[in-house]
Amino acid sequence: MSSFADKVYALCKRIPWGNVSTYKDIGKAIGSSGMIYRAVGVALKHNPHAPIVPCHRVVASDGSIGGFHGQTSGPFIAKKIALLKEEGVLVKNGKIVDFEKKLYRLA
DNA sequence: ACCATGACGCACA
DNA sequence: ATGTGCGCCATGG
Repeated sequence: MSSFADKVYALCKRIPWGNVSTYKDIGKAIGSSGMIYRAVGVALKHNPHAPIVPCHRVVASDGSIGGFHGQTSGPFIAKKIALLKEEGVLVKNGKIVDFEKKLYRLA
């Protein structure tokens, strides 16, 4: 995989159980320009390691779920929400409850 | 090598 | 508080 995407996946796996992270923080953790969260989204969208990489723990900076399985909404998103719920991360109206609290800062 | 797209983020109206 | 527009990076055709 491209170095960039590889780092993204590594960081995703590095997110602790019950915690979540944002594309922005991941980008910062990588150490690039800082506005690379765009590429981060693309990388996760490609997500070649679907179940191996806990991409469902990655959410938008405002606490929105963002997307899953290449879709911004749909049954897959519901599945993602359910997964997070099982990890103790409740999602209300598409937004994570106590988002800042459960947010894991890698950078 | 160039153009177009995207699971985002922030500024502005 | 809500809606719309623009900008950034990396990847794919």
